[in-house]
Amino acid sequence: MAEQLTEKQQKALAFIRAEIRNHGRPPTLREIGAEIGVSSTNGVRYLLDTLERKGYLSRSPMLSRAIELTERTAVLFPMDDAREVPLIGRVAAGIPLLATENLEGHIRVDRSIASSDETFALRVRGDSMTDAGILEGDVIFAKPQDTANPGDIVVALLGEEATVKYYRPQTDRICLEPANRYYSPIVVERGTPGFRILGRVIGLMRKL
Amino acid sequence: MAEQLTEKQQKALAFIRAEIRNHGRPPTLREIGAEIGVSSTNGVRYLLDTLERKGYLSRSPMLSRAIELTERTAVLFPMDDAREVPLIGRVAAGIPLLATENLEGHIRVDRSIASSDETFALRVRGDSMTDAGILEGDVIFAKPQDTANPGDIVVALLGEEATVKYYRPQTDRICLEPANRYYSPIVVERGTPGFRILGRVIGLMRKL
DNA sequence: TTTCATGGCTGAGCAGCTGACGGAAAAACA
DNA sequence: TGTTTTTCCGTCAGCTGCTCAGCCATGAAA
Repeated sequence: MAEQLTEKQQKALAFIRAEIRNHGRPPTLREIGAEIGVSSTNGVRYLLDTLERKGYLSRSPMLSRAIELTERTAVLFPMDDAREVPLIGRVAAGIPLLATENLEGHIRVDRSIASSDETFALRVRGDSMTDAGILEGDVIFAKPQDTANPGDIVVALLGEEATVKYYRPQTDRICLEPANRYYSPIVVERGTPGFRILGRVIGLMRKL
Repeated sequence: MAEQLTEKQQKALAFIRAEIRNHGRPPTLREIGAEIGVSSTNGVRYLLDTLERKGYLSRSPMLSRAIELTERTAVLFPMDDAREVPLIGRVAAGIPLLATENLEGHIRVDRSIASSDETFALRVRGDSMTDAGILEGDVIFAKPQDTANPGDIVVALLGEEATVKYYRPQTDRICLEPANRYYSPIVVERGTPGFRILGRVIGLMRKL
């Protein structure tokens, strides 16, 4: 599609990128306005809305300097494309997934693998997914979401254990199916306390 | 000189750095506090003052998220712990493996995976190694070497085709064994022209 | 022992920064 | 001419850094 960018839009993108590079932080609306010659924050806001709609950046509402450039901008202005992903160790019940207590470390991977902002990593225990090419000791990357499509491989929390399985929802219960003929599916009633989908598996890394 | 940093100070620095890398913007005082367990913004402020005095970062007053990390921090947390690995496309005979003609692109991975300097990456074609958890489309990482230990998974060049198999050397010939009962081993006489071990597989990455 | 200073922190409140938005006007376009 | 796009101005609410007044533990000084 490659939508056209106006001169102001290009200037704004270039400025945002330069600020991130030079100061490690995106500019505010007023800083952008001063740079590109727009005196109203609403003018800048409108401009950024347009850029967001065209897919050149994404923003988080009600946060200062919450502008993130997207892949598309990276093509225009190439940047470092590695991402740092938290590696979850053991999952402790009642503690948020990404709390320090659960963190084993960080791992850097290409953005093409860890596409989402909040991607997390988990070391696989057990051999219940070997037929899907997921072996014990592998590190899987998951995108946080509390639901999934049938057939997705998901990370699910069962009590204090996180488990990786195929997601097979049924009308009143959920079937977590292993990829190993020696294991049986885990069937959980919907609404079972302590059961939760943590995320969908989007990638994998193995060290031999 | 390397002044001592308390645990909280290290956590704060690591968090700030991770936020800058992953979101392109430094965190606010309250975000830092929530992460490292300091409930008062003044506590965080005090902590940052100390870090600034020790030279690990610099700040601009009265601006949001105005934290910049200094060289010294870069030493503590090396920014370049990711490695850029060449992704080989098709292997053309007679051309060095890493020549531009063979290159499909670059991919960034953690040093823990791509341990060697010369690590290269290859996209897997075919399903001959599925029982070893290596599926079609996976990217494997290999360390260049022209020999290997029995049982290693290797990348071997057979004419113009690169193939991934178990390495089973025998007295006067070499057996390349697939991990899939529907395939037969490839047996090659030692010294066959056009046959060469390109490297040993040391890691793998999959995008789902 | 007591006293004092210091470092590290809490909690509350304030002021300035920052983004969101409505209304109007200018500019561009059909 | 009417319509859409873009900008300005002003205002507001929420985010964010800063200040002030303490608390507590540690350690040195009296």
